[in-house]
Amino acid sequence: MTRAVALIDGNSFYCSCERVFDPKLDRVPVVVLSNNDGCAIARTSEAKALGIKMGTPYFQIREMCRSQGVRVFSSNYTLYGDMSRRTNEVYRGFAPRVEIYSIDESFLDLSDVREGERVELARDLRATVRAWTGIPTCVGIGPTKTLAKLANHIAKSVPELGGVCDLTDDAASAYWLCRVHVGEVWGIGRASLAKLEAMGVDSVADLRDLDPRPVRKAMTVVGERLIYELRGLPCLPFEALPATRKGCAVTRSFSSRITDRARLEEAVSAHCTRLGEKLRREGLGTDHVTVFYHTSEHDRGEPMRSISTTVRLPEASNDTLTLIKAARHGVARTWLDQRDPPWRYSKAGVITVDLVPLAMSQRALIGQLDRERSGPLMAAMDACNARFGRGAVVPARAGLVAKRDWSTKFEMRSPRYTTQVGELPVAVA
DNA sequence: TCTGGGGTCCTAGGACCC
DNA sequence: TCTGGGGTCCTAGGACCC
Repeated sequence: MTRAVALIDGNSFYCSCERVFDPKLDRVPVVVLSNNDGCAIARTSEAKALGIKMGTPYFQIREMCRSQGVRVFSSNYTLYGDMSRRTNEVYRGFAPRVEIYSIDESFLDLSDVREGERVELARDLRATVRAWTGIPTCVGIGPTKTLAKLANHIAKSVPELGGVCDLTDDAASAYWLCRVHVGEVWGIGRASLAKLEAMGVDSVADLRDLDPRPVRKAMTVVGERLIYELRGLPCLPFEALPATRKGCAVTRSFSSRITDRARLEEAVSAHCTRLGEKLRREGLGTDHVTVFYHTSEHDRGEPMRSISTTVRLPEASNDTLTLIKAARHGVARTWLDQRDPPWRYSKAGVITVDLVPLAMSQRALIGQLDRERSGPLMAAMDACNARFGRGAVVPARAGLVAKRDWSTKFEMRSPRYTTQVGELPVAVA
């Protein structure tokens, strides 16, 4: 039995999530914005047709959106995350192993499905996901992940295929790889594309047929693997079990510039609060916190100032109060008294790497008392926030996040239809 | 004039992804 | 006025060790 893997993803996923709960959005251009309503990160086909590109700053297209009737939304990650969970539940009914690759993409192991039945299964899967969650999808099938990704791209861009493309079929593979540009291959970015074009590569087939050795020289082992994957030799394993994360970061741009230390400390403390939540949810801890803050590269005429400092903790922890204390120390020891005109900081964040399962890192005795207090306190805080919504209980130093003038903008966010009782959609019968 | 060799660990930076 | 956030992997080069 040959290996076969499918990649299924939601079409314009964030936009589709908005459409599920508002039928008036059907056939209308829809755009979803990044944090702070900064730039466009999801567009329906109607919005793409208007020339709205991925990553376009919103202020550049605001007028056009208004005049063209584009419906614009702030990101609603609570909603999108829940819809993602629902689609994956459907996938699990169709394949013995599912690898969740991103919020809107999953690999399915179809190795046990007979060759002639894969496309039919994929069509059934699409129809079921659509019926049960409302999300439209496309499916690409291939002998390797790279070919499945490519098949998915083809399924999306060639409407006649009905949303499914199967590259485990040799004839289909031979046909399509000559007709797709190499820049569409998963893992080929700007830098690699320039190198490949210099080598005379144009189509995916050109890359597939290249001698792997010089490619390894130019593009490291990553480029070499790509060639084998395109030839149908799997180099990227199927990973049904989610790997434990290696790092964790919480970073945000401010909705307006910050010039005073108290505000910065407040923001950094709020980020630490979130960081602690993420670490505790996964039972991980860290023995250091890196704090950074910087001015904006878009503020022309102002000199750029960028600060980053790492504060060690006496032992690994995921206690919010410990993280806040460390991060504030990081600010304190790097803060420069304001000059005239003042530095206008645009973004700050807290970062940790080398996360450890907390049970493993507990060195006996030292800090034991603090830990005994911190565990129940953090657990109580997490429980309150789970019940009453994030931010219901926060350390005083993190400030009342939602009320701060620097906090993230979400001026056009839709209701969290599926996760907040108070925001359920209302049906009038 | 000649100036070991190999291994590990760490970090910074590049590249890419969604 | 207004330009996202959060990850992963790989390599080169330095420090250090025997």
